[in-house]
Amino acid sequence: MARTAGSSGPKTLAAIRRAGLRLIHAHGYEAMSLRQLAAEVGIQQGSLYNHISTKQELLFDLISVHMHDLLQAADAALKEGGPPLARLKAFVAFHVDYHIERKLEVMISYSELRSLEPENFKAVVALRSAYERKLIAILTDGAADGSFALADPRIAAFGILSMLSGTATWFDPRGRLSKAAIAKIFTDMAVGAVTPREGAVGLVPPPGT
Amino acid sequence: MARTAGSSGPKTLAAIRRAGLRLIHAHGYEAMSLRQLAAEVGIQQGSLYNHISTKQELLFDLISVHMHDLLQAADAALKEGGPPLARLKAFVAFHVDYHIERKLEVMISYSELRSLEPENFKAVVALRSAYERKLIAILTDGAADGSFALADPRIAAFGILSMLSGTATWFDPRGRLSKAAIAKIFTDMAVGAVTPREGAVGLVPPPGT
Amino acid sequence: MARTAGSSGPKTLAAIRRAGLRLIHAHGYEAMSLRQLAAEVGIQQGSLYNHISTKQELLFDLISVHMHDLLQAADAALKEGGPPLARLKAFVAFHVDYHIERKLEVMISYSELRSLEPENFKAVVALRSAYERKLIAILTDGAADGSFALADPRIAAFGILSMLSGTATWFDPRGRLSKAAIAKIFTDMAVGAVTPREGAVGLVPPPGT
Amino acid sequence: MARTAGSSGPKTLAAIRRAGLRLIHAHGYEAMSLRQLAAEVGIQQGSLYNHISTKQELLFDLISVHMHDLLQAADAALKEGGPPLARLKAFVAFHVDYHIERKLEVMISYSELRSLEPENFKAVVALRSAYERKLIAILTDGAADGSFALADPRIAAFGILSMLSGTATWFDPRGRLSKAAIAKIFTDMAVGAVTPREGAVGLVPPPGT
DNA sequence: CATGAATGAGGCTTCATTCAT
DNA sequence: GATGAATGAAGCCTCATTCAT
Repeated sequence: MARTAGSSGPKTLAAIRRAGLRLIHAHGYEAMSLRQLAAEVGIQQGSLYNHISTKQELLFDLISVHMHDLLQAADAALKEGGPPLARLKAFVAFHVDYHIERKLEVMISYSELRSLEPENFKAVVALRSAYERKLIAILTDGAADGSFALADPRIAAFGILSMLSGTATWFDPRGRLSKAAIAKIFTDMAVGAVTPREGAVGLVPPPGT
Repeated sequence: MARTAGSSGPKTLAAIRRAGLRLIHAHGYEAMSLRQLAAEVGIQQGSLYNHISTKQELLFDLISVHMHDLLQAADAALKEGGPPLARLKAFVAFHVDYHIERKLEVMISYSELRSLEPENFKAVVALRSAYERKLIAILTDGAADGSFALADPRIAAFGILSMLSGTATWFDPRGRLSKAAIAKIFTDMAVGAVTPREGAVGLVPPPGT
Repeated sequence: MARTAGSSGPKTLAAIRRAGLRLIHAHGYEAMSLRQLAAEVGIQQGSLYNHISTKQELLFDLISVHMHDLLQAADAALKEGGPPLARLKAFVAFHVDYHIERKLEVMISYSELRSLEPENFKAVVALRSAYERKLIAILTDGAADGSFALADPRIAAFGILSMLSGTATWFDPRGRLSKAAIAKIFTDMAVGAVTPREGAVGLVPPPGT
Repeated sequence: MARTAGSSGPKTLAAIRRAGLRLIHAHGYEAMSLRQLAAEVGIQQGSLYNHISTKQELLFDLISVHMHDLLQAADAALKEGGPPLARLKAFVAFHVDYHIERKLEVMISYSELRSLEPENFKAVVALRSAYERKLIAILTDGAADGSFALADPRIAAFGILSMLSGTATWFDPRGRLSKAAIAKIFTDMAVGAVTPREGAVGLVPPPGT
């Protein structure tokens, strides 16, 4: 993908990626035609192939670049050690922020997974799992030290990730609530969801309650 | 493939819907060809049109029948009155159960919304909103009577729905955890996410602050 | 085609012929589908085949019945002998009248000739030629006895027939001019077109040259 | 078939138009398939769409180009002023010549009008009317100055046009009569059809009757 | 007689991709 | 690097016709 030849080259590639992102998000990978894409970029259909090698490769590129960015940004934003509760809060804040800022990449990475060819699919799922493991680790640590009350850290992680990721779908920057407000709400909800409640031994109410 | 020999009339339509559901889930609406569909049903491509009028109409039918079923099942499962906490638990149990039982319908109803033509899209979104309002109402009632501590019932509802709906994606009936176990976990998480914690200032300032 | 079995049979066949006439005129033979035809008649597509054997056969039936009617009506309306001028006038009057009265049959008989299969085509063209010969005979007789001045009776006949037949295309029963008025106009024009003019050297050398 | 090897761009379009003309004339617009058309041109079916946008558009293009050509050629061939009789003769000569030379375009322009979509239909009919008005004007002028005896210039024009246009149907360049001979015959017939005859009371009652 | 469902061919059009210029 | 034209496969859908019920 990375062609660094002529002058307008890189600019054109960037335009293709930008337009591709928009169109895949708007219509879906299968429904986006390279005709549309070329038109949006302002070049002829055949010229696309001076910058990309395949429609599938463009999709994979968009998604995997995003996944790498996500992992890298997470690494930068989240310290490894520290108390699980603080790490959970940081994770939620980071995740919500990223999912709102990179809405398009995030959405196509969820919805177009099935359009990836097997090999590409596997690669992306591996990256996604690596990301999920970050939250699983936090929850596991918290369960171990009693910060959290969890029946199953993996399932809890899936639940929280699903909850948070929904923002990419419905968040409206011109809406009633700011990104920070959403992050606050979800931080509280996530914490509440995994925190042991007073008088309760774990998530299962003690007999006789 | 799965030749349903001798099938005729309503049986053929049922077979088409079943195969369509499977294929749309597996490959996506755009990526599913009517060739595949006909082959899976065991008829000629053109014969499909004795039962459906359009590929789009098949999608809309599958989704909207599901949405109506969902609303109806929810109405049957959930009593209107009663304490918000109990209603929330019932809702979660219902939602998780339905989303696991009707996995395919549920998944295409989320992922293929964008493939619906505008009019169909609007109709489905309206049904979905009606369903969402059920949870929003529970949360709003609970916020009003102090059962829940919520900054925003709508956002909380979206968060919980996202969390629960994820099950359709990853639940594996042959997996480690039973449907009931998942329901239990998510009930606790959902309740924890919206329940005021002792000593906490709550998400909304307590009355009189 | 002639099925004379059950009770509603003949009525249904008549309805099919009527609807077929209308639809072929409106959309053309190729563009008319048997779906449309069945719908217009109010039966199912398959039921058509209880009355007709083939789409092509319906077309041929409509056209050839019309051609036979035309020839028969012409025979009835036109006496064999008599002065050519009077016979020409009678022919024009008859032709215009018939072409206005049986507009639809007339039009599809011209425009759908090319949709007839070779054998059917030949049969219809033979009937058409028989009709044309009637006018050619009148003109030839008139040329022989000096009533008409013609370079070529055949070409003159084609010209006159074309002129007259146009009425089927543009005549509007609710229009400014009545059928009789049109017939009068065309009679005069046709007569003028073939009558020797005084002082003129005529199209054919005058007798005795 | 008629492989125009190495043809590209404008040449291919020209080949498509030529083949389309031939095939539409031979089988009718509806009956001509783009498979046939592509085969005749010597390209793949899909390649047609590098040159035309739609089957309908090809038809409209063929017809409307012809209509514009017709109008332009008429303007070039016919002087505006002068005695009506001379103008009528010039018109007939021009019309017959054009209809024989451009037989195919002329024929599809008559027979495929009904295959045009409403908008295209209207546009073509407007052009046709403009052409018809040229003859109507000649006849009207001649009726005014007494050169012609006409009950109705419009109807007379329709009659004459129909008569002349028939040539496109039956004229055979290898036949007995030359194009010039046909033109001569029809000129005389047309003139005879509209010229007042001596001793005749004319088509319009003389003043004072 | 009528029906409804099936067939198999074929309709127009769009697709991603290639390649000589 | 870009273009325009080509490819060949495949897209959804409609067609006339058949036939068991």
